Amino acid sequence: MTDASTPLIVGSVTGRFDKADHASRSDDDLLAGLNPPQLEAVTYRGPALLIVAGAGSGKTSVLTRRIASLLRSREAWPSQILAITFTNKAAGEMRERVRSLIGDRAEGMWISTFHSACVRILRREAQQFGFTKSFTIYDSGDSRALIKRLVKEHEGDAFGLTPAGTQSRISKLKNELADAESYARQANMSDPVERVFVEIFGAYQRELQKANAFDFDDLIGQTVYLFRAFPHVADQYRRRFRHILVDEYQDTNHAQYALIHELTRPIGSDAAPVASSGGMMIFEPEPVGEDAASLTVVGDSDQSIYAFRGADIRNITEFERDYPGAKVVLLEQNYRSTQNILSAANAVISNNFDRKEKRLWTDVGAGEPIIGFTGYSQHDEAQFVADEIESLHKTGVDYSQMAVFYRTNSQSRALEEIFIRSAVPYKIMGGTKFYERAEIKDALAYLVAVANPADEMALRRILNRPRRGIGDVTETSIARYAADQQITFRDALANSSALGVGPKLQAAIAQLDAILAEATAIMLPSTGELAPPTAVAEGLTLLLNKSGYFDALRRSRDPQDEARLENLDELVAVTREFARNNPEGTVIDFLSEVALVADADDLDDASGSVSLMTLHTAKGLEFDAVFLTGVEEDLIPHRISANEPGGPAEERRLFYVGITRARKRLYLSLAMTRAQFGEVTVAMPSRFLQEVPSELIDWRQSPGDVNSRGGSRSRALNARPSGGSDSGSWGSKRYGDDLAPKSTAIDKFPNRIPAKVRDNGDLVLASGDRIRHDDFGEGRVDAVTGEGAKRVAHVRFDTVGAKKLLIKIAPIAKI
DNA sequence: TCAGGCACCGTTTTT
DNA sequence: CGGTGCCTGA
Repeated sequence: MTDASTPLIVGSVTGRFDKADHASRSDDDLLAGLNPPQLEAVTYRGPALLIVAGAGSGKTSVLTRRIASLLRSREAWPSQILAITFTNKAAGEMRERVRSLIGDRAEGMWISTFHSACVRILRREAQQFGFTKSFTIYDSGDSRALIKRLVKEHEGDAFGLTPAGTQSRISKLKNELADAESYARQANMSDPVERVFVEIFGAYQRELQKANAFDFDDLIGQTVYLFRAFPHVADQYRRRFRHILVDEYQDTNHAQYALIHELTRPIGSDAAPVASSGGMMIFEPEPVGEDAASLTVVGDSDQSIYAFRGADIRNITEFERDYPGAKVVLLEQNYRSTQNILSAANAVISNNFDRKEKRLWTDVGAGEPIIGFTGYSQHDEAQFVADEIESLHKTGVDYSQMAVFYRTNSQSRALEEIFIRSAVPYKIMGGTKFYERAEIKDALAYLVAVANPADEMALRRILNRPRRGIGDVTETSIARYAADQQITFRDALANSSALGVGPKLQAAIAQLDAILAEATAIMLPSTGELAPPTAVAEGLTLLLNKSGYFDALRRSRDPQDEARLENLDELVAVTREFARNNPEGTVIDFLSEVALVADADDLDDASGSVSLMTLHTAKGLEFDAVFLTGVEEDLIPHRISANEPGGPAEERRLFYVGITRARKRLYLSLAMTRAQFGEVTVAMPSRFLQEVPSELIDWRQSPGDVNSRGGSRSRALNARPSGGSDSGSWGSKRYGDDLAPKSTAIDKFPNRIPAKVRDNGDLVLASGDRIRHDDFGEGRVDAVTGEGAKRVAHVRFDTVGAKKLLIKIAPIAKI
């Protein structure tokens, strides 16, 4: 569909781009099948381009074709392209798709996450500012452990500072590019809590530096610092990357924004007035000079779901201000979902005010209705999901084309139990992570101890793993000796006889020192020779064998230790795999890779099974059938979000992301009761349910059925109030910042869900009992199932037939 | 030093 | 409920 009237080339800025015209001719296959806005997004050439890409609008396709077209027309060498994605998986996919478009010419591009790209830059430049190229990366677990120690040392708990709270505050500040000093300058330092916090923040940063380590936030922040402090270094990268493309731009935080900003400055523009006021870096919007790299960003502010982690939606909403003259292309046609699904999505998201109007549409037709289901308990809900999956499977839908989403990881358990029982093959994405398991962290700590001897945390971790009899006391004497002698903790181990500990301990320490040295010889041979590709695998095996780690697990009679051994075997397998893929990869490269992978990366293994994941993990994926479970108040929107500014709106976007993952079928389900930490609580339908136009939902069992108020009109659950204005009122009715009192939303259910739930206490029913129901009249109990608050009576009513009732809350009485 | 028992606690999302 | 941290006794 080549539209001759659509200008292929818009506003080329320099002579360099003139080849694009020639390019467009040879690019027919790249442009085939694109709609006009997509075409423009691929072919526009200019300093800055914002592609507002609604869900399912083909943005990955557009992005990859844009890259391919730049390369094929020789407007850019692969090495001049920097494409940033949010996850490793997305990066891999993009690389693959570009390769399939233009083949090996794709070699040499940087397609990676922010974090990986920064690691690559920092490895090269670290020695410029007090780190070495063998720095290690602290994941959030590592940094939490360090912060925990520091909070304790500074007695932060006496000031109400918790490790978790301190960690998240530090992280937020780093995302704003603040450091301890700049924060201290604008904080209220007469507040003792603030003083202690600043102390801990500062100490944390010194410890990281001492350990030659960066945490996740530092990877970005320190790269920005590097570029600002060393303009000539920044210029090298500005000269190199001529085309910068950023995916999921709505999820960038301030530090990431600043990084992109630094890279897209004109070369040699080191004047860079960096005003720091209260930790916030202020930029004057400056015209992008001719020499600046061209920037393409893709995003959808309706899918911004990481504000809690510092993502700043303004980065995308104010793109045109930041990059004056930027071209904006809007992709609204959806190629993924049916119209029913899109209508639901549009209706829900239109309740967020202060957003740019955008309406997804498709030409594939209405499709199936959305199916709703309300279970008595989360098990009941899970059973429905399992049954439905089975019947879809029978009609030919592959398991791998179905997914179940939930808001919190803990919800996966109930689903899992039922799936196992129902023999539904499933795979949980995310969840407990391989690289966060204790034995894996131990093994990696051994590698870190070799790769980065400055990293004291890693050494302390393995000091007594397996048990060597080295406890707190001994650990402290090693640390003290190191401090006295002004040597590192690692070097102190080599002097075990001087530590003033008993002979047994001396031997244990000397033994540890020896195997670390031996592993170092294998993995990091000194005299310039290259370590063989297998070095990491060999070194790791040696460490685990000679340290006695394997033996300890084998000897153990804890049944879990068998699984731990298997996990370690798998880790060794990972090192082999790494060696195959990176023949020249060092142990340091291996550790970087491992630190930066998320578990979403095993997505490929999901073939043949249903995918279970959180709504956050679901972003960017799509499935034929999607089950969105736990659509309840306090879950989505999550109760914690209620007090956060913009929280409810973000929850709505999360719900929207979930809906828009579905291609053909969407199920919305909830439970009337939900057990959390051992207690059964009564759940209420989410306000978002009511935002979905009622005619789109086909309720198999509505909330009304289950709590038996107005159950006879179940389909009418979210029918509009009679007499009220019709469809027009949906999009325009807005509650302040979504903070409308919960009851308002609930009251709008015509057959209202009681805000105060009736409680029948310990009403005991047995089969054969006669009962009277407020709405259904009299009936006879056939059976009672379930336990405690979840007991369900199966009742045959004289007039309305069989119903299942939750005994605890149904409006019933024994006759 | 360390295993085991017990109390308590917090409960979201993750590169 | 499950994990963590603290305390005890050996």
